[in-house]
Amino acid sequence: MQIYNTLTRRKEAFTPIEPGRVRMYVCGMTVYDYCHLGHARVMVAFDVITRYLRHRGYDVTYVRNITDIDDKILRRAEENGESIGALTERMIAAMHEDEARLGVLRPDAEPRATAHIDDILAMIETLITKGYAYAAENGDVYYRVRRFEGYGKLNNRDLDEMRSGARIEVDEHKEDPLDFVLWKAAKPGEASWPSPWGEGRPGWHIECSAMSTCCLGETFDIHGGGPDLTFPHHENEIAQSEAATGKPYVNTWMHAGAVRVNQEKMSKSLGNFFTIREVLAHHDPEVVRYLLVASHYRSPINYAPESLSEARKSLERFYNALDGVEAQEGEVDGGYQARFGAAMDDDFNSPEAVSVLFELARELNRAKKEAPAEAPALAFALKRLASVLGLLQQEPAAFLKGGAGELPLAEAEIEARITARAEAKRAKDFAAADAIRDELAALGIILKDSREGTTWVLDKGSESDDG
RNA sequence: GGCUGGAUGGCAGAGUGGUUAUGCAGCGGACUGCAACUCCGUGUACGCCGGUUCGAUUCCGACUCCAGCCUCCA
Repeated sequence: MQIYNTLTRRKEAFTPIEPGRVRMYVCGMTVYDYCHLGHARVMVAFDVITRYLRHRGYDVTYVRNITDIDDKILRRAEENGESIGALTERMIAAMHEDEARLGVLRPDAEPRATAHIDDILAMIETLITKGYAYAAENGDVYYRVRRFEGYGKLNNRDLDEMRSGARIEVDEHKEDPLDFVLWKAAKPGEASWPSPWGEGRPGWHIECSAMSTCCLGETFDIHGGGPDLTFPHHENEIAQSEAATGKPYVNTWMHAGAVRVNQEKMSKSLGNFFTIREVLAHHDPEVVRYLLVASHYRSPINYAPESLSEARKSLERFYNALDGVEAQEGEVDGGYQARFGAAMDDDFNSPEAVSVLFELARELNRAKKEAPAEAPALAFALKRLASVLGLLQQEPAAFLKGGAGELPLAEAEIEARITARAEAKRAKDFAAADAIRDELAALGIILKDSREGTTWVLDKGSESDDG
């Protein structure tokens, strides 16, 4: 298996430290607001990665942290007039709800920064003892960036060039403008924890070093995150952890691609983001998940409402194939599983894996007509491989009928029209039959005739609301 | 300015030194009372300029453009 490593900027053969076991840490959310599509991308990407690694037989320990203390949280809680705890609990619950709807399995552990203050303090003390950090007289503790030899290795960055090029805020307490804060002195009234350097709170980067080490050990296999974390966050984590332990921090660094809107990165600061819940108010969660999985995790995706209706149509193809077949394990030729595995083995190439699924769906459609005996096994294989991507686990009819609620017509009423139409057809009154069909079609209800009778689906493919 | 990626058919999106990606849309045919679903067939796509090569979309170099990071952001 090969994985693209941001650290070396190429695909490398993946060998876990401990055979058969994968330890993975992913930077999670700062919980001061609802998750947006960018967060969804990271959640889904590492969910697929975890599922595939497990499918491949690895025992995976997946840790994703929660940042529940930082400046933005402080500010937002104050704006809302609620406590920090109330705000973060609310947002954590919302995040869990969002990811569950997207079919994202929960990580094995979700450590919170505020629950690891002791580990954080211990690591800062180690860094001070080893000369990699210093306490300033204002109560802040800073990391001495120039002291760490490998600084910049993840981003291929040269310290002196950064210095000349960067817009650096003046901070007279720092020895060097590049130094970053490990511990931040609290202003009066701010949430804080006691420390040898006075009341304060952890800097952003140190929590990940402390929690990953504490959950996964000093060196672990995979560290992931969003595309905007490579610098400075992950660079600083490396500096902190490797200075503190004297050991390599992480073997493989993985970063997801950005979600864009109009070719610009979707981000909080640009304000051009769609929250997950906004989008899910108008679209089946699986459609959103499909959109994310149908492109490679490292490629940028441009989010546009039209891409959702396209994703919906692609899924309809799968569910149409699965519809009316009782999946049952059995022999399947064609090497689908091998090709699916080969695609995923190559840096988790899910789009290629999806293309194998489409070929399997075509085979299934063919079998339904020409070799019905083979259909159950094909359907089973399709569902099983799709489950590795977290797709196609719904009842076909449920998906095709558009999910619960929001039907333009009561189900019983639809059935009554279908019966009326069948009678008209039997009487060869095709004009009347077609009138019923057209009437339903105008409501977005599409009829499908087959030898077994008539079924219906909801036409959502042409929907173009921008939720 | 420095550092990373990227540029593929109407759209989305993989991939490969010579041979079909895949999906959506289109076109022709089959099925159907007509449709929907489905099946079969169908499209001289690889930013630009050089180089290497028997042969490059695929490798190398220049160029153009796009995006990201260099400040909080997944």
